[in-house]
Amino acid sequence: MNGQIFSALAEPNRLDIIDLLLKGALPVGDIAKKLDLNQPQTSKHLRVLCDAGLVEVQPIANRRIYKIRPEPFHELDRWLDSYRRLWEDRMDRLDDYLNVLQGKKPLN
Amino acid sequence: MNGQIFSALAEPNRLDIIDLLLKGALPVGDIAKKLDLNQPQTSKHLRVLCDAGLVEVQPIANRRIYKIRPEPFHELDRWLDSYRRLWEDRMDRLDDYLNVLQGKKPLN
DNA sequence: TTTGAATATTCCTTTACAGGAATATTCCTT
DNA sequence: AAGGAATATTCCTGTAAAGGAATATTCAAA
Repeated sequence: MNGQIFSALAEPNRLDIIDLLLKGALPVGDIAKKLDLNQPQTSKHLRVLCDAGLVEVQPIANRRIYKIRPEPFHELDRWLDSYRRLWEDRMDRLDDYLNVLQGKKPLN
Repeated sequence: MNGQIFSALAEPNRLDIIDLLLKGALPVGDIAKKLDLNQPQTSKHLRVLCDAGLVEVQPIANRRIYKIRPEPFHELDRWLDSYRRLWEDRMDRLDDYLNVLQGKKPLN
């Protein structure tokens, strides 16, 4: 799992941007307006999201239209998958650890 | 979507801790050993994960066994859900925006 | 009740990063 | 070519957060 994705989404405004772009691609100005952000900070946030691979740009005339890239979300989904399986399989091996404490099993 | 979850997972060592705990609950010492971290930093990271609701503690004698809490992961899953639907439904409304540019549709 | 193991906390320093303001860039329009 | 709109970048400053080292806390065992 690529931690850069989490870093990018950790910033509240960037998470808002992603949630906004989920509804459709938008140019910088619209994003800034809708989220009540200054244009420069919006561009900076979009840069980070771009570097993390979460969004991509499509220049149209003067504007730069930003849209979400699905890949990182699929990666997130796959990561959650491994979590789901382990969870259903009783992933909290607390009982196992209790055995360890009682010397019934070695600690690797 | 709670951004605190992303903040907590944004730190590489903390993501490692989560991935480790996915395989089973562990006390602080074992986590530190397996990830080659100092004990104090490990405790600090676990504190952050705890505050974010990603893990919980169960004290056993001297040790404090940390295990993953499923709720935040379900929340993440639900968040990804809304993303999935929109994506299948052609969420990149680039065409729509092109119409906007041509003055065929007002910009909300 | 002292000792030691396991863990948490505090203090300090350094670094990363977000926001503001100003400026640069790009590209359309005239 | 000049002007203006949309966007990106730079510089600066403040703040949050991570790591190291030292110390405090908790609890079991003798």
